[in-house]
Amino acid sequence: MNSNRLSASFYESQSTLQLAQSLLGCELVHITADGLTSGIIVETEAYLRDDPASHTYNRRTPRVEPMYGPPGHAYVYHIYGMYQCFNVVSNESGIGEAVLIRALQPQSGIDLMYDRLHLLRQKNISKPAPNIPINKLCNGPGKLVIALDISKAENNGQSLMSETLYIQHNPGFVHDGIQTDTRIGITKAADLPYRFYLKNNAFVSKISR
DNA sequence: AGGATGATATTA
DNA sequence: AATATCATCCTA
Repeated sequence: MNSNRLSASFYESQSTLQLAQSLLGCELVHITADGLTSGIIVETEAYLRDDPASHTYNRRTPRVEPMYGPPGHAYVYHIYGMYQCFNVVSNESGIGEAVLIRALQPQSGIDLMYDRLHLLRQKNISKPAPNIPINKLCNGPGKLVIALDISKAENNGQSLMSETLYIQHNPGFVHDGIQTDTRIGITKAADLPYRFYLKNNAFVSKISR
């Protein structure tokens, strides 16, 4: 059943920039006590060791230690006080690089994803939760983490070859190819073409041009 | 365009 | 100890 799961060699055998592209079309799966949720990865960004926008640029602090660990593991970090982002650690141990997962096309456990996002919104605002179109369910790194119930507390540093959090090939998923673009939400090295997403895919967080 | 919100890094 | 900086999301 899990013969499609990405193996250690998949994560080890390619550069971060390559991995950021080859993860597109693969399916990220998280199994919790509530059930299984998953989505096709449709948008990624690469963060490299000599990259001013990377958390590892000229530093090796406790927060980013997972990025220096072995590839095929999770790096989850807090951002803007209220959100978290999920990364796939890449390159070999001792080299701090990773791929940020920016958007998913929901696949399994969609009702559960809606429950999680609605729950969070109702806690933050007093108004009734607005209807969320499915293409806006996981169209951003903070949102997909909520939808799949990934957290720094539970998943930071966790192996992606584990039983509950992994990425698998989805041979049935076809797409129109890969678009390269600049990364989103950064000020340093903003011109580097390290963002990748599936062409004509409605689940991408932001399209340009 | 601006606000929510707090962990993390940097500076001192 | 104090300050600056966010790999975001939402409402308007």
